[in-house]
Amino acid sequence: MAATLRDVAERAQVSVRTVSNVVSGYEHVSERMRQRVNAAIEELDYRPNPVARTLRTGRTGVLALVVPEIDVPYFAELAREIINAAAAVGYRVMIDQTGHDHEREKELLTGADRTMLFDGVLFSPLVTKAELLEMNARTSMPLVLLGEHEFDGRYDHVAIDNVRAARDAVDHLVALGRTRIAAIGAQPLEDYATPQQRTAGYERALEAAGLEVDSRYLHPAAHYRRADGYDAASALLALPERPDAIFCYSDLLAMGAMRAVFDAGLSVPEDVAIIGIDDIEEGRYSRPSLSTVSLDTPFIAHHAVARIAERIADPEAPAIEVVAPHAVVARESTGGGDRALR
Amino acid sequence: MAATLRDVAERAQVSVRTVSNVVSGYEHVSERMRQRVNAAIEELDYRPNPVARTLRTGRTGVLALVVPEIDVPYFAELAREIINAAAAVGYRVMIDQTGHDHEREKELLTGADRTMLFDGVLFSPLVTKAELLEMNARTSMPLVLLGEHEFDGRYDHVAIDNVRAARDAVDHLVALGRTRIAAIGAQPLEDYATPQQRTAGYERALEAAGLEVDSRYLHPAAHYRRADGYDAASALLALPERPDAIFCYSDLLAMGAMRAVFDAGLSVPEDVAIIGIDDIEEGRYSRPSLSTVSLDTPFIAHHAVARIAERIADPEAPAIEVVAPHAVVARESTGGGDRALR
DNA sequence: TTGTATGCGTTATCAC
DNA sequence: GTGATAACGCATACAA
Repeated sequence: MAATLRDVAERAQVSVRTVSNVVSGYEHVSERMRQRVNAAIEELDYRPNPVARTLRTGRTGVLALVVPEIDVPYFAELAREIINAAAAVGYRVMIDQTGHDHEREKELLTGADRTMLFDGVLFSPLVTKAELLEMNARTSMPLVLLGEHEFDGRYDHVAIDNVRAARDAVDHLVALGRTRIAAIGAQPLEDYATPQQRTAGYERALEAAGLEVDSRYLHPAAHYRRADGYDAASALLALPERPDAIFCYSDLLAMGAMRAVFDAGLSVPEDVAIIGIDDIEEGRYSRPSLSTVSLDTPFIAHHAVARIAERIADPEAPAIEVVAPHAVVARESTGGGDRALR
Repeated sequence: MAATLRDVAERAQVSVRTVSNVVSGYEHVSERMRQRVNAAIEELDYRPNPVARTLRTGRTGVLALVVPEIDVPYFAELAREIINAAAAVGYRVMIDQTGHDHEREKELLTGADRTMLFDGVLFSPLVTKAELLEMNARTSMPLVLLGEHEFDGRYDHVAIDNVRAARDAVDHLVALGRTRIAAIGAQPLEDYATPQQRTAGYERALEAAGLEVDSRYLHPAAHYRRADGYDAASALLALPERPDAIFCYSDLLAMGAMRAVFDAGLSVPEDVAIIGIDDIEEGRYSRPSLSTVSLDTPFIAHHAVARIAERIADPEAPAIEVVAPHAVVARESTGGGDRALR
């Protein structure tokens, strides 16, 4: 049986109060007491029970990271960084997958899920704005949004400037001399902020270049996985006027799109230049290597954790928006000189 | 403030005992009581506090999944399936990364980590056998091993037959007529079971084919990431007698190896055939698509969760070994006729 | 500085 | 079948 505070107290001939003080690093403890207590702790191999501590303090030391699917490389890379950043400040991370399920997202946010065993949630949402507002009203769970950027100061969030990132990506294609530039990743529902913003950036770039916005070139994608990119690109290539460049709203879409181009007997970047967003490692080793917009995931993770920690400490503090830097990385898929590993 | 059992009890004019019975689905409760209690629960929007429940019952409903790095695609895909399989039986999953750090692994297993807030751990280890035995002696934490397969009935584990899988992969290369077959992924430390077994399978396949085992063709890899595969393959290609095939101990190594072959001005599979192990989605879309040994990850996840659930229920039950099926999938990287998406 | 006593919200043990 | 109450292990208000 595991030793408790009382066992240690008995063993050290002191009160539980003193043991508790030592364990939690309370300052005003005499050196003799501390020694005696530590000895007893050592002998009994005592470890504080975190559950009891939580029941008492109301804090679990656990954060929830909510993503659609953990095996999407960008989310996996984000999770990696977030777990590390959280560990650095004493938090553990529980990962929840929503699987693109709105109901599941709602459950998680309202606590309808009935297992509120975390102090705060880092949420990479698909959900609509209206729903989110409504949900937050019902619960006081500290919340930081990732990858969304249009909540008018109501929530903490960490994200890149999506409009600008999309615009930069398309500008890059324009600079290559491409004129029939398609996009993959638009979403039908207008409340999805991220795709909306990327579409806006895409359109602005075209307009600035004096290119016409052709709705047939704006192809939706239900999810952002390889298969979606493959199907979308296949459809685009079958158009009477085939595009000579494709901007994909995620690197994973781009990987699928590249494969579709090859399977159509065409080549990248000669026939079709391709650029994505995310800068997942896969794109640095693919053939051709994938041009993309790099996101500085460690920055995002660091600030996400810092935000949630402050939000937990002070629920009333004003919301903060953190804009993460991004940068176009030109690789082979747009004819860039950069080799895979540079 | 959140409502508690007592609040509900007062509201419904019954004892907390009765409310508890209703909440936990106890059978012997009269219909009238149940209705009254449920009404009160509804009105107060009561939700059981999982922390208090845990303190009382000693069960958290949380499993730990310990992997080296969550952004390695195979682990991400495994995590996805395990989270889903665990959710299906009422468990949540906390992910811990060891980052190839032995000390961290030990902490996690001994609970030196001081946060024993899970009921059991699913462990994908790097650690040596001896250490593992020692650690298990100090703690009674239910444990199921993933991907290891040489612990002589002492632990539950779920894994493929590594020797056989490696042998099958190399047999496939042999059947192609390749004679200078290299391998990437051997580990210097002899206690790492998985690489040891894969090397054994590799050597057996060569011997069976009457090919000599050349130690220069057996290339180590510190980790199993793309960069390691890239470096190892580059070294192999610089050999006086360049290999005409490479068996990689993971798909990720293979992705790096393929890129190295291209950067050396050679082609896959014409100059060098390549096969991996894992069957990650990335390999189905790469160019060429990657031949591999497929692992049935959902099977592994399902059985891993089933094992840990039984182990938690009965710590004394005899350990069970589950051997997951595997199958060679021939794709383009070994000249297979299979297209990417088949 | 240290000891004593209470309560966090639940489940389980006893009675009835 | 239901009610009163102790206990899970810890942190802290209050006393000393």
